[in-house]
Amino acid sequence: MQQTDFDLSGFTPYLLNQAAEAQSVDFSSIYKNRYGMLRTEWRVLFHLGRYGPMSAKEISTLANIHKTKISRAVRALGEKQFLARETSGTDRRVEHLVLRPPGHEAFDYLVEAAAEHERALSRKLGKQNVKTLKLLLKALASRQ
Amino acid sequence: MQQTDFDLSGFTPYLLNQAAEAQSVDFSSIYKNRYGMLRTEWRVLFHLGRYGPMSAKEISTLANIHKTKISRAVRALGEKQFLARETSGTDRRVEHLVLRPPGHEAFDYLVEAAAEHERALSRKLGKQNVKTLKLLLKALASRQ
DNA sequence: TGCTTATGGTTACTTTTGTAACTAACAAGG
DNA sequence: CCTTGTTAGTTACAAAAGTAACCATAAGCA
Repeated sequence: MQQTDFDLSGFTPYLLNQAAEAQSVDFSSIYKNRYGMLRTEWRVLFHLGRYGPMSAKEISTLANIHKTKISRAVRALGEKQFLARETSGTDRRVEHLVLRPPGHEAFDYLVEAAAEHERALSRKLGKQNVKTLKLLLKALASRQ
Repeated sequence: MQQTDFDLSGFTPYLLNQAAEAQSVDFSSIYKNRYGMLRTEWRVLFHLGRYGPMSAKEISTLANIHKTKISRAVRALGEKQFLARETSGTDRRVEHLVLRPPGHEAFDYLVEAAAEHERALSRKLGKQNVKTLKLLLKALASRQ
């Protein structure tokens, strides 16, 4: 690749961003419009729905999200009555986060929407291509 | 894909974000640390270096970036002495943005860094895989 | 010309994110 | 117990991004 020929539209970080943004518009509009949720809120909700009650710290570690972002997302989800916070009996610094019925409903709805999103993607690119794409993305995400 | 089996780590928007973020850390740290630039500033600088002088509106259209983001990036680049603004002779609303020597230097340095970034990526994934990846990302970015 | 509408660009305001400092609780060693 | 060091979580402040309203100029047209 010659310097003078370098084209931003073929630059991987740029392409990744464009693709991520385009995909995000599709999906994030769902949890934004329907539940007024932010991305971190969706991710926190997802972890609680998928893996059951856990602490903010556990989500932070599992999902690799900074604790301040988790803290804000948890508060927001609490205000929406999507989860309850129960102080741990063994360590009073820790709060166990538990989904409440509205949280479960939102989780179910969003997981189905996500699955549909994946099916649409498969129809668009083909099953094999999606598989390849995911493999490559995982390789990129794991920083060596 | 069954709902109860749905795994966020295999969800395409999530994977895209993780990959984009990981790649971004690699490259954005260069223009951030070396020049104190933001992503939009780098993109504006790139367009001026690659395609020559043009107006904010032209960059906005070409790069698909909102005009307020362009406006802020242009001001920042001006403060860094990376570009000059010349009011158009034919339309006094328009300013032609022209790179100044420090801007050219930064452009050259960053384009070379970007090229090296791409080479490293090729070594990591293999040339063919990078090609495939880009094709798929472009398909995703073009919203149908 | 005079009126309306559109365009390039900036500014003001709000929302979101990043960073660092902070509180409260625990843990380990003396 | 007391000191020192950690850890879970929150808060405060600063940086950044999104949105909408706002100038100034230009363009279209009666």
